[in-house]
Amino acid sequence: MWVPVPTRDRILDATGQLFRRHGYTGTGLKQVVAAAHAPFGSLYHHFPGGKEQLGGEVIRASGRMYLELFEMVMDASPDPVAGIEAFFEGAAATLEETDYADACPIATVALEVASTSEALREATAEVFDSWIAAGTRRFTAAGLNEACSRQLTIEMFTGLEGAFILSRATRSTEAVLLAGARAVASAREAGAGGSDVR
Amino acid sequence: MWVPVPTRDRILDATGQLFRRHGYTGTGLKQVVAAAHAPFGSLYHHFPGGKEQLGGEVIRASGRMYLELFEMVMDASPDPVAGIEAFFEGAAATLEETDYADACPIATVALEVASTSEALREATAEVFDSWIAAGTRRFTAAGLNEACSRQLTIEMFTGLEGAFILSRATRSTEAVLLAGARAVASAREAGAGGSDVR
DNA sequence: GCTCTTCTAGGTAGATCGCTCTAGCAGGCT
DNA sequence: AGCCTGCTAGAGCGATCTACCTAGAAGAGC
Repeated sequence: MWVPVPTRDRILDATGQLFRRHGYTGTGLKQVVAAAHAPFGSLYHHFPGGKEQLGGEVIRASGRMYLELFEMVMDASPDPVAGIEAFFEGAAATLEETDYADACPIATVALEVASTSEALREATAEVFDSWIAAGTRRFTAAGLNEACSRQLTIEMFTGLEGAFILSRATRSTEAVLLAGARAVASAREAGAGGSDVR
Repeated sequence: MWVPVPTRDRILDATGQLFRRHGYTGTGLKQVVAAAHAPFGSLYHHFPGGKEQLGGEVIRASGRMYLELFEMVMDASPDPVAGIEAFFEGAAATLEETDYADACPIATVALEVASTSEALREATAEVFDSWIAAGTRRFTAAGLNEACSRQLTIEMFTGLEGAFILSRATRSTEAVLLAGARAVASAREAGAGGSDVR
């Protein structure tokens, strides 16, 4: 049986998928409506601002979904260090399963629009800020001070994003796993881990 | 007085500049010949393989140039740790000077082509491998063992690449500076630094 | 039943895409 | 000179891009 997903949501989902693989400029609106099984007119009905509005909403929606994934993995782990470990391992597994296609949902777009569209650049900045805020919250809750938590979070996400680039290019999870080990070691050193010394 | 730079080199340079800011799909060939002050016919004379051949050569040329920059900075520093510090500081300075446009010369393209063009993906992989090999060489020369050197190098470049994404999106050098501090600390800890303890 | 709003449906415009084509120019060779 | 090669020069091809347009279907409220 078929559940009727609203056209607007189908467009958002399809665009998100296409953005990961082909980026912003590489994704055509024809391609979007084809993937979403939606008529072309509906696109401009739901997103009168055109491609830029669609892009902005997709960036924020994808960012929110990835944030929820992060929170879920962290919630399911006994302590922040174990959570980070699981998060990186999950990322590596996803990379392999999707033939190195699904990594960060907004990284490609973020680099593309950073110097071409101020509105979209702001959307990506907001997403990254929300991730950093969420990570910082986790570490402060584990007893670290604000500055240290923020620093640790930024190091973690920069490591992850950079590792995604190298891993997708070289088709190897080595970089992601190393970045994960690095983040785990830094977090444990800072005192965010369980009391056991490995 | 005008120095006659060969058309082929002008095209390569102009394409490299455009790739940094607009990415692969975002850069049109008309735009390239306009920026290079070259006629359209010359482009297909020098690059009969079209956009993909041009892209491949630009990726490799840009990667080689960035590698040379890395070697230069490292050569100018008393030890690898100081070199890393200078490299990250230089990257942060360049970001600010270019209004957060010039970061990694191939990162945007690497993410764009990772799942769309096998030939170009291989070119980006070769570039990253060359950087990793160069960094590994530096650390082994400083006395570290092979595995440790490679790990340190990958952590450094993943940190740099990821920090570039966050920094360009948020228009702040915070991520790059943090990633630099992280790389410096890791290298010093591993024993690649000068003998002084900061 | 009737109207009004919301959404679907797709045709069409105008610009731009990557690419191919032919013509012409400059300089070294025999 | 005559020829040949390497390169410049740009018009123009079919395809695709984003964006806009009008027409009709679906459903709520009166």
